[in-house]
Amino acid sequence: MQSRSPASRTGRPRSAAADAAILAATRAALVELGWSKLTLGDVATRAGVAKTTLYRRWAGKNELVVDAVAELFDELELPDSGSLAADIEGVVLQFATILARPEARSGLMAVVAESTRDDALRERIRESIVNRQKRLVVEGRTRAQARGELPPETDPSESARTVDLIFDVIAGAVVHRALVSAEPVDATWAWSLTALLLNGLAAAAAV
Amino acid sequence: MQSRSPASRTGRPRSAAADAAILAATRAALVELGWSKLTLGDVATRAGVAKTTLYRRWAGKNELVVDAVAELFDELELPDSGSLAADIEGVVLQFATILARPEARSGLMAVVAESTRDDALRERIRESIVNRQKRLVVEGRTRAQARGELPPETDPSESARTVDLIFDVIAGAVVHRALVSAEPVDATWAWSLTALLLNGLAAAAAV
Amino acid sequence: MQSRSPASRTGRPRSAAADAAILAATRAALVELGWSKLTLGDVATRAGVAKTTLYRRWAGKNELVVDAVAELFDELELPDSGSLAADIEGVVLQFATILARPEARSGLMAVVAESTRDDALRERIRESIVNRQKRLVVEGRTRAQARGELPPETDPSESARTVDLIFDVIAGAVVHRALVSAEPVDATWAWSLTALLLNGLAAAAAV
Amino acid sequence: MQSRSPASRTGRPRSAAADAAILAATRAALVELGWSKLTLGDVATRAGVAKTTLYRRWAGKNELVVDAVAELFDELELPDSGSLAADIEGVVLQFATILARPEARSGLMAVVAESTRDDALRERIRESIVNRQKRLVVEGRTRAQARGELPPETDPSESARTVDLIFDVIAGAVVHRALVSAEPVDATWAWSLTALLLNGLAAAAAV
DNA sequence: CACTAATCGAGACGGTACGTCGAGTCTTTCA
DNA sequence: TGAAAGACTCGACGTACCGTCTCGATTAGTG
Repeated sequence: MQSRSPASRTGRPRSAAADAAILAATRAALVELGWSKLTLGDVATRAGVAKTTLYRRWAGKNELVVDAVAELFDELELPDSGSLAADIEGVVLQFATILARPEARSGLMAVVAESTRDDALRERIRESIVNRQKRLVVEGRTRAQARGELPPETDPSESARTVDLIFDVIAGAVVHRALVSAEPVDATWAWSLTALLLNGLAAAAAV
Repeated sequence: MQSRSPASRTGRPRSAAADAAILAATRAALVELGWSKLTLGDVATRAGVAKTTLYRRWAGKNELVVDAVAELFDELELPDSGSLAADIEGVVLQFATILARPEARSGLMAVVAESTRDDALRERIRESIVNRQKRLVVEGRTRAQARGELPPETDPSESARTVDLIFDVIAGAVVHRALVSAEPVDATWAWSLTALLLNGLAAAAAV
Repeated sequence: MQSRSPASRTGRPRSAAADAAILAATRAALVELGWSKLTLGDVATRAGVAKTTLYRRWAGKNELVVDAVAELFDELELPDSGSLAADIEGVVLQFATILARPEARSGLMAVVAESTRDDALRERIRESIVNRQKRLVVEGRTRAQARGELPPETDPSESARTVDLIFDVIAGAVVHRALVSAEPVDATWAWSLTALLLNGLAAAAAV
Repeated sequence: MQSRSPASRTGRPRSAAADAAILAATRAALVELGWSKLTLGDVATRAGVAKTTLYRRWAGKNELVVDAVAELFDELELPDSGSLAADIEGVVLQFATILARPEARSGLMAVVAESTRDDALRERIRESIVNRQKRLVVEGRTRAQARGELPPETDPSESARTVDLIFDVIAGAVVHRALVSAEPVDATWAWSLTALLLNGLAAAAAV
């Protein structure tokens, strides 16, 4: 989020409502216009706020959109459907549902694109989005271990590498399927991906 | 590429050199400036060409960059290293090498981002990039079948679905690892991904 | 008019029809668009001629329009209505009629405006328009002298100065009235101007 | 001048200095480049102002130049030299002096030329230039009447017609002489014109 | 009759300016 | 002193014409 000067006791305090209004307006504008046609002046107008106010709180378009988009992915939840396979399948479909929303598609890819040249932005994305959602993989594995579907981990660094791999494969495959290949992420495809993953992991564990 | 009125016998013909100069200038500008700061006026200047010439041939920034980026991926080749595992690993590392180049990173993600709101652009990407590189997966499987590493396919539609799945998983995972997670795509990681894939496929085939 | 390289005996001769078509198209375009929105490309299209053909014959917009406008004023004629007063009045009204046509208004003023910075153009206007119409004043005086309304001239240089003065006053006043003051040049006004002139000349002659 | 939304209390007020700088820059550019090569971008640069600021205040080239040129003619003054003849001669020579300046020649004729197709512009010229300078004729007659050189007027509408006629004749003749005939407006010529006018008026009054 | 050289149409070329738009900053007045 | 309003500078946009150029295809005269 944005920071503010620490010790400003005096003066008119910043409107708390403004922040929410601006982020909501940003998402609404993303839906209607997409990233490239979204203008900060327009966001300010929609939010009933002066452009100055907006610039006082965010450094620019990228930062604003990261914040507006990040919380979209917070609604992802591990369904706990009783089996690891069903858990994965559920998350995949949830993720696809979110990516079906135009503000999520446009916003996510736009900030990722910008981050290819802006390290600070990339770090912001890692914090706000990537690492935040990695919890799903960790939690899924924990549950599967509790159910006895997966063996308990032994090597912690090997374990972290596996989490990263799984996350990149799931998130990458879903995004690529949905946005680049432009094919539907439906139950059939989700099941295929799940099967591939589980079989791959099981075989690896068997080694 | 851009198309032109089909049978225009008369008039001064378009300069063939201009096309190449423009695409090269586009890639150079992408390296230096990145997508968002790249201007068509600047590209025209670098190419030693008038802005009008550029607009006569491409509809806009997106179309131009797709064409400029697409051929970057044409240098991908299946190494034929004797085993399916080595083939996959080789392609993954080649892909990562290309994505390490700034013009490829910025350009690819930028056009994908724009394509989330522009169906024509998405189709152009599918034609120029996605489907063109899917050949690698098909060829890899053919070779593996020839070697006996994979069984011959029986159901052709099932076969096409598998190609798509593999492609989305490999391309998606590499892109996500490189650009979103921002972790290195090195030999270790490539081997892990390859192992996951091969084990998954083998187990699926065993069913 | 335009000139051509003197000794070109061989080769395809220039189309005579093209010249007329171009001048007519120029006048038509002046009516519809006015000077500033008239483009040579459009004139060429209207004339069914390539831009190259047009540029081969005229140096630019100004030269073309001078030629196109000049002949509009050739239809001015001294009515010979039996008295000097009626002659003047007739010419004034004829002049006003021509100036009521949009191509004459726009074209004449546009080239005059351009000529304020282009001596060659000013000279061309003098030759093609101003001096050509000065004949009307000379002829009117000759007739009036024949009728005994004006005394025969004695000093030829004084005589030339008077012709110039009369011409500037008549042409200037009519143009100013019609185009700058934007008031109608009707019979009443024409009579007032004529009276002013004749009285002024008579009193001067009486000295 | 340009107008603005009437009661806008809030917001940053328009810079008063910018107006003057823009008009001065316009006149300077007219001197150097003339009407047709004058570009609004260049004017903005000279004035140290952004192009948008210029467009916010004037609708286009024509409107801007009318305003810039109009005040050039405000320096015209009736000399009050003791006789009507000397007054007229003085004004004629003053007018010629102004028309000798390139920005006045180019600017005046250019806007008049444009006004032949643009009624709003013509009206603007009438207000800003024509009617404003007609005061000179009115004042000259008033003084002459006070001196007894001219009889007091009886019919007011007849009187207005005479003012218009005199104005068209003087202004038209001077402009025509200076810009179309391209002959010098010197004392000799000024005296001839004055004599013609005064004799004509005197004879008319004698009727 | 073929040759030849300048013409013709068409339209792409390198330029220049257009008028608009958005970014981000600055300067007011109001609360 | 924060917030709204809106003018400010800056720079890119995509378009329109400019005047030039390169084409292939016509035309006369000339040889």
